[in-house]
Amino acid sequence: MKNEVRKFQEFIQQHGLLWSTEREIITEQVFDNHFHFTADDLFIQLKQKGKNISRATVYRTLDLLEKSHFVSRMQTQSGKHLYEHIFGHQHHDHLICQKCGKMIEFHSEGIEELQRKVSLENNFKMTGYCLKIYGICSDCQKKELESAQQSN
Amino acid sequence: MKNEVRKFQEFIQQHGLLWSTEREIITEQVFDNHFHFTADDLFIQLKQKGKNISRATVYRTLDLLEKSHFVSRMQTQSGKHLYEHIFGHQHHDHLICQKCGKMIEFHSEGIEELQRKVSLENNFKMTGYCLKIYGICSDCQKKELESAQQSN
DNA sequence: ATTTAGATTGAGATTTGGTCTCAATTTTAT
DNA sequence: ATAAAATTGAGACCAAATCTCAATCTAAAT
Repeated sequence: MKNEVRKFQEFIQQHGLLWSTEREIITEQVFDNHFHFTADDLFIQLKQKGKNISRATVYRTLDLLEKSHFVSRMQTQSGKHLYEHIFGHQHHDHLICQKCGKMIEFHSEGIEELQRKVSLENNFKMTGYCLKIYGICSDCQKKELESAQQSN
Repeated sequence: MKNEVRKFQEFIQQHGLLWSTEREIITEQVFDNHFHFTADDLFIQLKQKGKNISRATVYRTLDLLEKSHFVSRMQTQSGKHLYEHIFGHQHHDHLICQKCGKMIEFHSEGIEELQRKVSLENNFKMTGYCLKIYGICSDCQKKELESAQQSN
């Protein structure tokens, strides 16, 4: 069993919940995904491996993983949920390209510092945050330029 | 007609679209809401005023208002869309209480500055961003404290 | 090894937020 | 007034996610 999975098992048991084979299989699969995935991606991956675990259980387990901060949940522009595991990763934010949908990860200690400052000023006990910067990635900027030249 | 509504009318007409009474009624109502609202909130408000405008038209008009930057759209943690008009408001971000759902607005020029820096470093043409800080607001912190004392 | 209480699961129905269709209506330019 | 094009409304439709509840599983106590 992966170390991350064992940690989640500990979390589950420490909270008076039960450790089921389904939870183990789902969690293993979550930590095999090294980028963003949807609940349904995971459901299908499991099905392809011959693990017939119901959608409901996948959603329920992802909820638990999110509450216990083993995965983070974010939203696409179209409102769908994306998950990614955060174990071992430092917290990061995203630049999101509005043309191609690409996500570029970044981390800025300065921004985090200012967030803590704002929270303090508002007497607010910060537990987490979500920052997304929208725009056009460098590849798509190039493409725009090329197609503009072509049409001349 | 409110000034904001007239501006939106100009936008519509400058883009070869038609100015309908429905668009006028919906836009007036949008600018009567001085806080976050859902598309359905708006639909019901209109219905209560005896304006029977279809849900589809409300959604369509909100899309136009968002594309033209008269309203901003954000997502709740549960994935629902919230709107607010931004005419005259400076861009702002939110502290969101995970207990009571309250949203506290703030603005930090320092954070915006750092975002521009990150975008530049990544050769990314920034068009917008979304920052939400999650945590517990001061009211709910107080309540937590009180109930902890009671149980002793 | 059994028993048992309570947690978990699965299949499919249901809910929800939002979009689509297309005939009827409205707007604007002529 | 007329015509071309945009807009609307009612309700069908869609996908993501949640709920239901009987059957099953887990873990602790015997």
